[in-house]
Amino acid sequence: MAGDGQVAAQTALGRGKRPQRLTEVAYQEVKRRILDNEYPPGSQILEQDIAAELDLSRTPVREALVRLEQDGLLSIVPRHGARISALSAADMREIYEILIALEPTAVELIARQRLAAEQLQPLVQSCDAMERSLEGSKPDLKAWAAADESFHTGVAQLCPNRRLSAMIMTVSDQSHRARLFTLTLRPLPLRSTQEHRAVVDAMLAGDADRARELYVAHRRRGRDELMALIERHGFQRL
Amino acid sequence: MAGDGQVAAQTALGRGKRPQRLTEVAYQEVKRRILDNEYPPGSQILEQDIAAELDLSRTPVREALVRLEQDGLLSIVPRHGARISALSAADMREIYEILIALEPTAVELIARQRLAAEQLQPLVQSCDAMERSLEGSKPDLKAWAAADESFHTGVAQLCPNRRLSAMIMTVSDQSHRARLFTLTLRPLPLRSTQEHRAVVDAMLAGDADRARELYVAHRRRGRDELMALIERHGFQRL
DNA sequence: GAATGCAACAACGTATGCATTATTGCATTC
DNA sequence: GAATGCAATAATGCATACGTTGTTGCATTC
Repeated sequence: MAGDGQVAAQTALGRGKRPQRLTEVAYQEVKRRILDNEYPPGSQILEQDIAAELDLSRTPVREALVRLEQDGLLSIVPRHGARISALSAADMREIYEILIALEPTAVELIARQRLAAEQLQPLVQSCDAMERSLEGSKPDLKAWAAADESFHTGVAQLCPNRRLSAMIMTVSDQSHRARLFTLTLRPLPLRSTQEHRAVVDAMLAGDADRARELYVAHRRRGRDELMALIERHGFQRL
Repeated sequence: MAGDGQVAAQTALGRGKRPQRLTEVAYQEVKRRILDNEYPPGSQILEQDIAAELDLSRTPVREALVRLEQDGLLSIVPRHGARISALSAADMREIYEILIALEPTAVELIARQRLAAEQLQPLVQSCDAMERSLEGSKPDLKAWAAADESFHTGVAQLCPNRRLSAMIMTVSDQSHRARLFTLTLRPLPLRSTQEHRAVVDAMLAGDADRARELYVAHRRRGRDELMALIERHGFQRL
């Protein structure tokens, strides 16, 4: 083995996970590359290449690929390497259906806990950030997307059901790229911002049922908007 | 390496999967052992032992363990081997919450398809089997459990959202052992049987909303019954 | 000129070897 | 007698070697 693999290890460190095991380093790094679109959908990646780039052997890379396959981010074709998942419109619909089932449950569970306002701060701050990003003459879509993502991550993290949190994060990751692609195509997400705020208000008021309903409606609308965009622009794979 | 590994390969074959890769053999077999309680909850399993028993090397066993960890059936503790997951009452509650979110969505999707009656036959037959198992003087709980499981498997299989199907199956497997344990402790599942039938009737009638509601109610009642049993009997880990 | 077959190559699936690390047991000391 | 430290053992995490399989390209034949 030549070199030291520092670059890869540091990159993984940067994402806040403990990179004790090289398997973990490979997992975090390959996952990042997929989500950041460095490995475009439909492309094939060879475990040998990844191993060489990250300066480690094929073994931890293989393990990482197995995990990523179960995350739905790629599929391992037995003698043909790993193919990065390319999502069709139908795939996006499937993913949204699942999120519509899972996330409102998480929101309901959080609301039922009747947390103190300060504990809901992460969500409030995300809403604030969304609103700020759209103020002024030049809306900052990138900032809005970051705030939106932090909101949904916050929901998963506050959710007391850890299994549910993990599933939500996994499914969200699958739709990550599609959200990025459509971000600039959709109308200004003013309504979406309002809807997030309304959900938080219901949570603050401890109205779990209302929070759930609002969130279901929010996700349904988001899905319809996204599906319309995908069909209008004729995206086949993203 | 001695022997030929025929036993393990045949066992995996028997469960209807293609055992092309040894990784797949190891995965199916270890999973079976966990679900059949041959590896009791909380126990530790050593990859070397499994490799020796299945007559293959540690490599495919490792991959299988990684997959099983993501399935939630065990957890790999870095230098301590794999520990079979032991579910607490809180874990069972988490799992039921997720199933209550996912399965009713599947039922709704199936009902919306307005399938011909013959395509819903698997579910009808499961209901028939449940009813038959409770007729007569000596109810056959084992047969009932098998029919119940086939019903829920049928729901997952008929569901047009493949991702959703897979998630339901994975989560169901996690609660498999707990269901077995409590089977003989719960009252005769007459009501549960009726509820299944009602769901199928709603699906046959194409009433998706009603099917969903009935199913949510069914699962909620099942959860409450199970949780009460667990608490009454003071199960700590299952 | 096109198609088929063979050969070389490349990638994967699996096995095994090596070094690190954690645990356990025994001995020694307080 | 108990506690601590060291050593031996065992199991993991990772690297690498090997055999199998699928692919690609060239040559030969129809």
